[in-house]
Formats: sequence, structure tokens, C-alpha cells
Amino acid sequence: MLEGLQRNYGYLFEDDLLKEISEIGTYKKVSEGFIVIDIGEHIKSIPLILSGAIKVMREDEKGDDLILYFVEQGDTCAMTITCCMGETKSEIRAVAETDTRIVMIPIQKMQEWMHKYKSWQSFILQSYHERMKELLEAIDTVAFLKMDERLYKYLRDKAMVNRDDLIKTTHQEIAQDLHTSRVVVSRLLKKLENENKIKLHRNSIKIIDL
Amino acid sequence: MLEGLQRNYGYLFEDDLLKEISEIGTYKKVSEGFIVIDIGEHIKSIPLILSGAIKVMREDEKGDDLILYFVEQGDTCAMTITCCMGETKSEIRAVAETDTRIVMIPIQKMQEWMHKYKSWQSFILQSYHERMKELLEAIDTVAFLKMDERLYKYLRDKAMVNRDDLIKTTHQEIAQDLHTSRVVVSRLLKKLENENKIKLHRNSIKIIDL
DNA sequence: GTGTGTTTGTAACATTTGTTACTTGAAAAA
DNA sequence: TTTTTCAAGTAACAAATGTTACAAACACAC
Repeated sequence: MLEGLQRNYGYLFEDDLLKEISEIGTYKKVSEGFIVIDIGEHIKSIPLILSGAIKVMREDEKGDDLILYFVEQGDTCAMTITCCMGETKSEIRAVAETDTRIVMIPIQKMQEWMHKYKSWQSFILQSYHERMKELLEAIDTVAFLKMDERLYKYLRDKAMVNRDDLIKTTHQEIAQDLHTSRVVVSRLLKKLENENKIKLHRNSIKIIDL
Repeated sequence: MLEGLQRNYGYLFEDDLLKEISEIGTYKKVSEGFIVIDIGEHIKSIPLILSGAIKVMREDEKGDDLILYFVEQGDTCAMTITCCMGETKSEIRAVAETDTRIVMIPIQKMQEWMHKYKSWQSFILQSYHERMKELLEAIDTVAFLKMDERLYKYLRDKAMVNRDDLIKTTHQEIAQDLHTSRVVVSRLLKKLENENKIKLHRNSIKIIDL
């Protein structure tokens, strides 16, 4: 674990803090699709991502959902922090996008370190800022972009966090993430293929010029 | 100013802090439509609202905009705080919804008080949390609601912050806030009137059963 | 191989939202 | 009063998105 910590957080945190994290944090290896945090759950610890990626989703009363953004290694989920602070329930769902290694830090320590380590404090504040920006970007996406643009952006983002221009997914799954229907996704994907932006295969999509 | 502070923040802050705020903060009275913070602006201070309300907007590259939420008295704009912390430019525009009285706190003091006053620290963290939730609600609104529902929600929210069930505005202005066209707004308003939810007049709309 | 379930393609149609153009009506200015 | 300006109503049409239904293509188990 320490090795993963050092690679992703070494340049951010002082050695003492890294040591504390490796002593206190609980290492967790989750596979694709695992729900790290669910809506309504009480948060008792916050996750640091060592490798892999996490998809953050929002859900409405009817159970329809929508992807907000991806969180990558070297990051944490600031939404979780807000929940921790306020001792409230989670407003979002965090799903492992790929096989992912994380370290869970208990709230208590998290608050302790806020005072103890300058680097931890700025990391937390920085995370807040990043996540706020991601949320604004999510708003821009749903408010200002048309579905074909949203779809293309989604595919590129997904390719990025997976570090692979071949995306393994189905049209149905994409439709769920974007809160639209499978038929609409198929239609627009076909359009993107005609524009030479992607190449369609069964169960996978290849991005041209990522 | 102290009187306004006491009424809105008295139950939150200790007397010492209230006193410091009234000594250091700059009192400002702005009229409806005044741009308190604009996109791209460097933030040098954060606003506390004494009375009135502020409309927080987002804008895309093309200059189209969209309302995110209203901020009322007793609140601050957490987005501003994030920007302060990161020393970055504003991602949003804050416009006075009504005539509004605010106190501006310089960044420097704001950070100083984070360590000095427990109540200030929790106020800031609480604000973060509130704003995060507002942003999520804004996402829900644009992602999950249809235009007529968004419109109705907008009217109710606007009536709330203005403490008046008679909303003084034009269809054109509403269209800008919701990022749609005037014709669409007129159409849907007519529909809401037929459903007996509102009553239309020239330059104003009355909400039934607020 | 055959059957079975899943994924994708596609047509046809409905609904929602956006656009253009023009009219009506009210208020303000002359 | 008459003129002018602005807000609102409305029709007709265009585009985007959602829905239903069904067919074709493929993968996998048997």
C-alpha cells in the first residue's frame, strides 16, 4: 500500500503523513461495478484512490440516474468530505469504474490531520475546489450541450480514465449513465461513426483520435 | 450594520466575532440587478448577506446563461469561498435579486478566523455543504425535470426569496434564466395558468397556493 | 450443428423544445 | 390624442429527443 501511496500522493504529503495514512487507513481492493458509497449511506470514512477510477452518480426519486463525473487515482471524493463534515447521508453513489485500489481514512483522523498537517489541509481544500468545478462542468454538460455532444464527451472521458481508446460497454449502459434511452444512444453513436469520430463493435466502441 | 449582523448571524457567531466582522467588514448596499461578483473576476473578499437575496448564475462560452440557485440572507456564497481558497477566478456570476445589504469580508481575515473562531469554521464548512447540495439540486433540475416543471419550480423559488407571491418579471427574463426561448416560456406559462397554478398579468405573475 | 438470450440496427411515430414571423394589447412618450 | 415602444399571444414549422416494436447479428450453452 505504501508504495501506491508514495506514487500517487508522495509529492503532496510529507513522509510523516504518508506513514500515518499507511498505518491507519484500511486498504481495499474493489472490482469494477462495486458500489463504494451509496445514496443515503452514512459516511464513516473517506476514500483515497491509489489506482483505477470511480464513477460518481446522481439518482432521482424515480430511480433514474445520471453520471456526474469520474474521479481518478491521486484524488478523493470531496462530496464524501462534505458529508463527513456535516455528519449527513451521502447524496451520491460512487461506483468503481475499473478494478480500483483505495485507502479508507476514518473521519476522526481526517479532522485531526486537518490541524496537524498543512499538506493535508490544502489537499482537502483543493479537493473541494476540484469537485465544485466538476459539478459546475456537469451542469454545463446537461444544460448547454445536446445529446450527441454529451455522448461524445462521455466516451472521451471514459476512455481517458480507463486509459484505453477501446471502451467496453453496451449502448444500454451508456443510456443509463446519460439518462436517456438505448435507441437514442444507438442512433447518435451511428451518427458519430458516420462522422468518423468512433468505430462501433459489439460490446465495445473505439475512439478515433483521442 | 451590527444590528443586521446580530439578527442574521447572532445565533451563529459569538459576540467577539460579530464585533470583529462589524469592524473589519465593509458594508455595501446594492440594488436589484447589481453584479456582486462576475465570471472571471478575482475574488478578494467574501460576502455575507444581511438582507435581500442573490441569484447565482452560470454562463457558457456562447454567453448563454442559466440560473443555479438563489442565496438568501443569513447565507454566504460558498462558491466564492472555494475561489478564495484556491486563489482562482470566479466560475459564477452573482446578481442581486432584490435590493440587498451585504458585508464583505477580506480573504485574509476569513482565513485567520478559521483558526480563531470555532463558529466561523463551522459556518464556512456548513456553507460548503449547503452550496454543494444546491449545486446537486441544480443538476437534478436540469437533468430530470421537463421545462414546465423547471419553470414552475423557478417561479416558486423566486417568490420565496422575494417573500412575495407576485413576481415582477417578463417572459424574456425568465427565458434567459432558464436558458430557453421567450416563446417557450409564454407557452408553458399559459399552460400553468390553465392548470390554475398561476395567474398571468403584464410584467407580473401571481403564484396561486405558494 | 441448434436453440437461446443479448446486443444492435432501424423504422415509424409521439412528444418536447426551439425558431420564425406576425398580431394584439398595454403602457409610455410625444 | 396619437404615436411609439415593449410585452405577450399565437400559429406554423423545424429539430431534438423519447417510445414502441420488430428484425438482424452475434455469442454462448447445449
